[in-house]
Amino acid sequence: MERTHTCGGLRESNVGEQVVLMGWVAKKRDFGVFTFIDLRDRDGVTQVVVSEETSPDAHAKAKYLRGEFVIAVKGEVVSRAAGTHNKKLATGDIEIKVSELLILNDAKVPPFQLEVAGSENLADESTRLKYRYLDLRRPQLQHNIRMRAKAVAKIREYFDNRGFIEIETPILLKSTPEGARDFIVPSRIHTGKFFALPQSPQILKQITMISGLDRYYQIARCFRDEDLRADRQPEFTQLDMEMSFVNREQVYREMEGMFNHVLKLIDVDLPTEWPRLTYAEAMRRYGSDKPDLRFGMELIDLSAELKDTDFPPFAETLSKGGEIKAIVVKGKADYSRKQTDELQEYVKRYGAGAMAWIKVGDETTSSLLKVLGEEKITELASTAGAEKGDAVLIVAGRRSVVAAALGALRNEVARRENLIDRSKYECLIVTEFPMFEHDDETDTYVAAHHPFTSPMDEDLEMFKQAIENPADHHLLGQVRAKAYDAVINGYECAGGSIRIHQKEVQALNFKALGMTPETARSRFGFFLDALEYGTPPHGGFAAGIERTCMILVGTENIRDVMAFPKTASAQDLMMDSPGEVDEAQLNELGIKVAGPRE
RNA sequence: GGGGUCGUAGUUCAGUUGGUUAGAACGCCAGCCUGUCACGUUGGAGGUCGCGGGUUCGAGCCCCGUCGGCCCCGCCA
Repeated sequence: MERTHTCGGLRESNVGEQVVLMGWVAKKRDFGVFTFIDLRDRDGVTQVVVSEETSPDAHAKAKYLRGEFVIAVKGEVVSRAAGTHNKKLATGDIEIKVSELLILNDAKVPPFQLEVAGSENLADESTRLKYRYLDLRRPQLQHNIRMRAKAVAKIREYFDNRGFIEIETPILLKSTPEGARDFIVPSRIHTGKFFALPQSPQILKQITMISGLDRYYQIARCFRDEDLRADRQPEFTQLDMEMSFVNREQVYREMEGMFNHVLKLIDVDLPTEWPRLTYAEAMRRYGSDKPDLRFGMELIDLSAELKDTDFPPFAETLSKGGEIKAIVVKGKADYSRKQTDELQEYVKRYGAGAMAWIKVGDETTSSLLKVLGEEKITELASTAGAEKGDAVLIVAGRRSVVAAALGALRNEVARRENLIDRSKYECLIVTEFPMFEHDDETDTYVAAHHPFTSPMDEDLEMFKQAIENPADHHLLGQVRAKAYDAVINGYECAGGSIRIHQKEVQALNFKALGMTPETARSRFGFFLDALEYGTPPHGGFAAGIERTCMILVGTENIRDVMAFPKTASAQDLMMDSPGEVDEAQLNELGIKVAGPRE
């Protein structure tokens, strides 16, 4: 028996055809003398009818069927009787009148129900992860996995058409202490030495430019041994690309082009040229370098208004160069004490000491009423642009804290108050990221993007000055980079930069990062050598495949777009990894486990 | 490393102030049923209340510890 159709495709126009379907028993409805079976495969569900009268053999077998049994049915496509059409099924106008039924395989009772009315009541995720192969049978996950395949195909199509060459780079690389923690792999042949898995193919893709390949791309698996999040897994996939002889705008064009091509999969038309926002402006207006532009609620600076205040927390903040900023929540003057308390708790996670509020109701009330007085409160509300009925939420503190706290609060309030239009797709490119971030713990500057990022031409003099004069070292914090991110709906979907192609600038950069020439050489010597043999100007970007797919299928969880994801504690519950290895394997590698085993 | 939250039948959940035999729905098992599609109907099985300890005459419920899922902070060049 050969399958002739899948379970999603048969329609009224197929009536009269003899067909063979194969799939899983999704549901059985037994009426004694005949039985309905909902037969499911990756394309959909088709109802098949087995009648005792017309096919006694098949009917006898149908008695034994249970959920998830694998069967083949042969029969005629028939139109359903009037009044028995099922509008919920794409195939609901027809059914299969079965003449032959084969049980291809039986199945144990699944540990959880695959189909639950209303997708909200899914079984516990750890159970579903242990039986991932069953969870993956759910139509939603089938759809997500197929959407991911389509997205990757679109990406390949885009870059192939644009003259890019797909190049695979090694998975076994050399560890560099920069950036994220490496996953390391012991070498058997070189006992005591280790490979590292790529955090990204960064240096190698730059070397393909030095090699004259001109336009590179790769669907690259990346590995980072850091803690997980709803949108972060220890291994993930990037679209990685690099091009020679280009400026930033040329790279933006490819980012826009690629995403616009991919988003067509869900009939979304993004603008040919995306809005641009500098990092500084994004932080100022949204408190985030990846603002969600599907709603407004921009941050408003109240510092000037409060410059003469004697309220100690505010006065102290301002005297230390901090800021006092606010967001206005439309129509929420009726926030209860409990709600503002909750929002205050939320904001404290980001280091804010407190959150003040003003409610412009019939009367204007405020947590600051006693300390600032009614007049000042009214003035502040008006400066913030609050109208009657609105709430103003205020945070004071260091610039970075205010941005983090209010940026997160802006998203949280939008989520709570349903301010986000799920049918909208808002994209932008954030430009001119800082070159360096200050590490408060060690009082050093670290690369904000990666150590091969080119500074802005305008800032090159300041960069040199900061390094040559120790007194001007702090200027490093002001140096901007030719680095950029692509942001869709508040997700950082891609990031990249124009790279340094002159060895002098590269040396300067290593120095800024506190690396001696010797250290730099021991870590990146091969790359520094390569830079000296005629490196073209080049740049590129890397896009997160999973984050892009999350947008395509409308989920907030990365596990929904990966076939075999890991838990928040970085385990695979299905294969139970990571696992122990034999003593013999360790001996062969010359490895002894020093710490206590779990 | 830190914080929050959840953990009761195969699954989703309820379980009062600490009180006799821990419930419901779905699923599962057995029967009946000629048009269902959340089929209906009759009957039945199914529990280490995550685990360990403590308080108490008595703990699913209170306390301490621990394990696991999820979310967040730190971390993620």
